[in-house]
Formats: sequence, structure tokens, C-alpha cells
Amino acid sequence: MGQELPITAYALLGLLSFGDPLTGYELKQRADRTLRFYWVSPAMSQVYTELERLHRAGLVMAHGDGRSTSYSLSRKGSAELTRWMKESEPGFPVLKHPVALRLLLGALVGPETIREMLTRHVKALEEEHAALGEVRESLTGRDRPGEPYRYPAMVADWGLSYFAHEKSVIEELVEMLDNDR
Amino acid sequence: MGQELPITAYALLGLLSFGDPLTGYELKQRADRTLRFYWVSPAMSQVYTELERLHRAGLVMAHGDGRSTSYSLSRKGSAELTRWMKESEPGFPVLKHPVALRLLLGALVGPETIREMLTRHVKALEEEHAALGEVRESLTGRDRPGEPYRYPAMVADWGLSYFAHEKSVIEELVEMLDNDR
DNA sequence: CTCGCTTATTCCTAATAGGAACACTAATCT
DNA sequence: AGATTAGTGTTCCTATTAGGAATAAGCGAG
Repeated sequence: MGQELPITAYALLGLLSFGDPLTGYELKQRADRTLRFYWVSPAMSQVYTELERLHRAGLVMAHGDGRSTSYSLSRKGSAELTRWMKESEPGFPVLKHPVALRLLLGALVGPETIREMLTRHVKALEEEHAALGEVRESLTGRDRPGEPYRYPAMVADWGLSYFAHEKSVIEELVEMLDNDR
Repeated sequence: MGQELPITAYALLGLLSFGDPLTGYELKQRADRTLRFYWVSPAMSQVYTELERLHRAGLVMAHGDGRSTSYSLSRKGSAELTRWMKESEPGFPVLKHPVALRLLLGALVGPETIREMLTRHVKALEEEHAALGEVRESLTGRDRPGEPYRYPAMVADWGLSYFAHEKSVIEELVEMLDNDR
């Protein structure tokens, strides 16, 4: 193989590993729906460039019907994905948290502005929680030990728990700010 | 002003807003020490290119002593930072979680490999928790309402709580996997 | 005084983000 | 049927971001 692929490539291989062949467009949609909770949903441009690279490397097979091309995992791609899972170090998560960044600089604008920002963020968290909740529900019934969606369900539950925790932390922060006044 | 600056620029302005003039190198160090918990620590190359842009735009002042240049917030820079805090939408956090990504694909490698990955991640979380804990401690005493490090302390506490929560979630997942066998 | 470490900056390359632009298809309304 | 709109699918463009190598000067320890 020589070089490791960018992680986005493995994420796409991962999405393809659940079965049916997908077009670039469909991959982007799946990423927007599920992957985006744990990983950035790659830009359209990137999905297509990665697919091309994966195809050149023989890791995916292209099924072209003239107007659109879908891709599926090749045996080689599946092997490479498994190798990557087993042999490479995950590394520590990277968080880009614009709310935390601004909270850090709260002194510049004072508690009222910060309070408002946090309150809005709680709303956003509730919305994301609901969206992920739907994904989670779509998996129930196929999530018992040994079943294919066991692991995706675990990740979804983890995400839900994360959102709930964030919400409660931020509500505490809001209370704190209120007491400051 | 015309265009908004990239967020990294505001992050750097933010680091400079705490007082003393810093060189690019020092900014990178501060970012590695604190900012990295809530935001990516920008690459060296980016720190310097941003500083140059900020300087051209008059948002930072350069204090050059020949061999090294330190930068401090200008009045204009301070105003722009505050404007950004007040007027721009934070947006939702972006998480790149390699452990969650791999857990999603757990079916490819089975519970033993996943279990091992999660266990290692718990260790990494403990280390990060400890590192952030030190930062937090360095703020105690200067973190009461109205004091300059009030907000940074809040963010640090939030981060600590986040790490603790992640740890407990993952320990539950490990138990789950053990029961599966 | 020189070896190795920290400070400081520059440079290079690839990956990533974010959309606009374009085209073709399918469904809906009149 | 013809026009309109929404959805599907792909390509292209630009800037930002990631990551680290290369360079060089200063500084403390032996």
C-alpha cells in the first residue's frame, strides 16, 4: 500500500462497508445524517476526489450506468479497512468548540452576552439530540450482540449521552452567571 | 473591515487579549497548553501567516527587537475581537472522534480489538484530564466573579467534566462488550 | 568551547472546508 | 402537454487548515 490514506478515505470505506453501493451524492447524504455526529461530514468535493483515489487504488469498485456512478467496497478495500482498524492508532479526538472558545473570552463582553449565547446553544443541543435520537431509533431491533448495527447503536447512545451531559453542564454555567449579577 | 477573518485569527487575538505581547512561538505554546482542549491548536505555519495578516490589517502591533517579534493587541484589534464576540454566530461544535469512528465499524474486527482500543482511550482521557487539571489549578484564586480568569476557569471546569463523562461512558461500553462474550 | 536544548521563523505539501456552477431527472401544477 | 420546482449527481474553484521539515540563532551544562 505504501502510504496511509487520509482518514476521510477510511470514513467513506466505512460507510460503504455496511452493504449497498452508493454514489458520491448518497455518501454525502449518509455522512450528513450519521457520520457528522462523530466526524466531520466531508465536503462534496472531497467525497468525489477520495472516491476517485480509492477507485484508482482498487479499494472500491465503480458501477457506472452512464449518468451516475455508484461505488462499493472491493475485497481489497475491505481488507485495507480492516487492516487500518487493527493496526493504526486512533489518536485523541479533536474538538472545535466555538461556544467554549467564546466563553473563554467572556470577560470582553460580560455575562449577559455570554448567557444569551449559552442559552441558544442549549437549544441547538436539544435539536441535535433529537436528530441523533431519530438515527438511534432507526437502529433499534437490529442492535443486539452479534447483529450488524450493534456498534452503530453503541456510538449513537454515546452521542446522546454526550449531548445530554453538555446540556446539563451549560445549564449549570448559566445559573452561575445569573448568580454573579 | 469588509471580510470576516478565519476563526484561527480570532483565537489568536483572544490569546493576546489576556495581556502580554507574545511571539508566534509563544502563541503556539499557549495554544498547545490551553486552547487545544476546546479548539485545535493551529499549526506553526498558520500562526505566523495569521499574525502577518493581523498585522497588515492593523489588529495587532509588532514589537520587534531584531531577532524576534512579539505581538500585542491594538485598540482596533481589541474592538474587532469584541465585535466578533457580540455579533457573529458561534455555530455548532465540530468533533473529530477517531475512537467513535472506529467503534462504528466494530463489526469488522470484533469485540476484543474494540475493547482494547477503548481501554487505551480511557488511559488517554485520564492523561488529558490531568493536563487540563493542572491548567485549572493554575487559575484558582483568580477565578471569582468579576476577576479576569473567571471565564477561563469555567471553560476548564467544563472540559474536566467532559473528560470525566467520556471516561464513564466508555467504561460502560467496555462492560457491555465484556458481557457480549 | 561545543554539544544539545529551547526559541524563533520560514517553507513546503497535502488535506479539508465550503460552496457555486452545471446538468440531468422526476414529480407537480396549470 | 408545457412550465416550474425539487431533488440527484458531478465538477470546479478558492481559501483555510494540518503537519512537519528545514533553518538558524541563543543559551546553559559539562
